[in-house]
Amino acid sequence: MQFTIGKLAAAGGVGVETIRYYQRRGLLGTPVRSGGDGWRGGIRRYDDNDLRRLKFIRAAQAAGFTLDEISELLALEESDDRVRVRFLARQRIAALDEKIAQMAEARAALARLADQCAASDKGPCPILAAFEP
Amino acid sequence: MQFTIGKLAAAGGVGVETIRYYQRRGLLGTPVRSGGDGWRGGIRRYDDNDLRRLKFIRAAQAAGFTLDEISELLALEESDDRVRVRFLARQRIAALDEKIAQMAEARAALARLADQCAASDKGPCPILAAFEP
DNA sequence: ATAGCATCCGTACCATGGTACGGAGTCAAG
DNA sequence: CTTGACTCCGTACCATGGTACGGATGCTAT
Repeated sequence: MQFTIGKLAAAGGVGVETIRYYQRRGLLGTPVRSGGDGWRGGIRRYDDNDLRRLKFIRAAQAAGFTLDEISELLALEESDDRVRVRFLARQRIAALDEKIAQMAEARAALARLADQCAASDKGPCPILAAFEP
Repeated sequence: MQFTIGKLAAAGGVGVETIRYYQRRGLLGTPVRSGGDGWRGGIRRYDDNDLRRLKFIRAAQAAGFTLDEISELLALEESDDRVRVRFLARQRIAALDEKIAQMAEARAALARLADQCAASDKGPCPILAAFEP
């Protein structure tokens, strides 16, 4: 499958400018161009591999990696540095576990709040108290 | 208990500038001042209530609320709009549930990656593949 | 072949959540 | 009463992750 920048953006659920931005950041390599007869580079042509890469970027982002870290991961893809890869992965898993626990706690606090707040129908809710240990 | 801005910051685990910033943002009200004999406001004096508030801000932030939303929550603390509070709480619980699920998924993907990466010892790890559905 | 949408580029701007600066005033301990 | 740490203020800057602009050109469907 072939994509122009617009199609790729749509397929990846991002904006066109985001693709250009990722290219500037080195997350997506400079793609094959077509058309620009000597003009200014010509039109970017992408394929499924680029889409794969783009989707990976979004997924990794959702996992809490920064764009810099994702850059590194992508670079590592072509290297043999398994140790580094494992280190990054485990580091992120730990961070993720912590964050998840934190969010679960927050969720409980919010549930408490909604609960106590539902009890009666007049007066303020104990918002600050809901988040207290 | 009484605090200067520095003590409050330390007690809340933030920087001094952060406190000033929160005040500018309206998250912390303008505190009682002492000392500045007509000068420029004088030195901020905080108490346990302010600390409570500060800790709430950090907790709410960990729950994924933006500072603007936290502003609203704090305003609501003094109001009677239980409906609005419940709405915000439930909305945030839903968002939190989704985010937690997402992170759990990401965690699984990373665990897979670390795993496969540990299995053999030659060649690159399937980094891109790790996040594939 | 021509309308009309997509793409090109650099540069500027945006929102969020802070962090730094630096000179002047304040406070507590010795 | 001096010294050194702390605080005051406005304003500027930072990092992250994009988003917007706008004039020129490319591509495509009628």
